[in-house]
Amino acid sequence: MTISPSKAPLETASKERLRLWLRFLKASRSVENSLRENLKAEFNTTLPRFDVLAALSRYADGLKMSQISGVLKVSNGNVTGIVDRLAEEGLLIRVPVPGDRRASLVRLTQRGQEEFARQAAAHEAWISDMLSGFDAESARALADDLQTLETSLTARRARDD
Amino acid sequence: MTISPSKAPLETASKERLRLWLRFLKASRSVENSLRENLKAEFNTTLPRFDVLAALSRYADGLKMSQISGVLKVSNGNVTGIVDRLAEEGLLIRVPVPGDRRASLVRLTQRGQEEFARQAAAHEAWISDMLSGFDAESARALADDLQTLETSLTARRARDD
DNA sequence: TACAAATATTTTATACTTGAAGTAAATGCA
DNA sequence: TGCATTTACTTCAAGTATAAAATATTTGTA
Repeated sequence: MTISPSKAPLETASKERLRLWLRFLKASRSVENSLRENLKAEFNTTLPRFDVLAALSRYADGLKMSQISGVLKVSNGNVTGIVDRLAEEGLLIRVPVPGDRRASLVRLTQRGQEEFARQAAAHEAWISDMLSGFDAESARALADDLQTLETSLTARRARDD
Repeated sequence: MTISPSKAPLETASKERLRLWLRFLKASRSVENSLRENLKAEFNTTLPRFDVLAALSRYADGLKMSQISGVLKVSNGNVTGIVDRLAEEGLLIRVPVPGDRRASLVRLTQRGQEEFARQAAAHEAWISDMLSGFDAESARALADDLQTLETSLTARRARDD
């Protein structure tokens, strides 16, 4: 006889992968829903807005609209509305790009930087709390597994183009 | 000297968990975007519609509206519109619940069952292809890790209620 | 039996999302 | 230079998402 797994027997690879994806989705939704609630309650904002601020916070020189949608992997038209609203509130500004009147750079304002700093600190604490079942080492290990997944996905994309 | 990790040194648990979440989100979005595209191209449908059919397919007796939103972890009002559209297309029906005129059971029609069977088969194949970087065993292992996450989240929820 | 509270769902307002169409500007090349 | 193509962005239509208010019905209990 061969070595058998601890609990249920392994299904086909296809079934195990499907199960993995369903678990994945469930966990992802749980965390996202929780973040959404917290952002609403503590900062009266939303996840998409937070994501845009987060992207901009990594680029002091600003990002063009298409770069924002590229980084966040959301559609172009989507970003317009979110940036519009954040601009109205004074958290960011659109700066004309010299030499290209089609484009503009989106940059955090001082207020935007300060507001995002507060949100980011809270965000990290929430995540750490939610993922408290993982110590530093196992978090790293799982993150590495997910890197494998990313690599697999990227390879597949390249193949299909 | 102590044993050091293969690549970068471990950050604080908080940072490692944040990194894990960001990887998680990225992978999740990649897979979701790919599924969305495929569902549109092959079946002219969307992920939310697929999810509703999938939930119903596991309950031959049907589910109440609130049970669907419970299973899918989406809001109540959301399900109304999706079910409306699927009903118009004849993929499901609302059946009155005898003895409770507020509620209705939503059930797949024959056509709905057949249509979902085709979609589910394709869906499993897409997932299996996307996650081909994992063999049955490592898929199972990662799924088990995610179970840990679920448990951690559930415990946290219980604590905060 | 009355009737307050709870339950099931829909409706509403607002925001997010995509893909496609539209507008304006920049680029490539005959 | 002239003009088709590409690029950057916005607008639009339809669908998805939430939370909160509204509606209808059932349940608990005095």
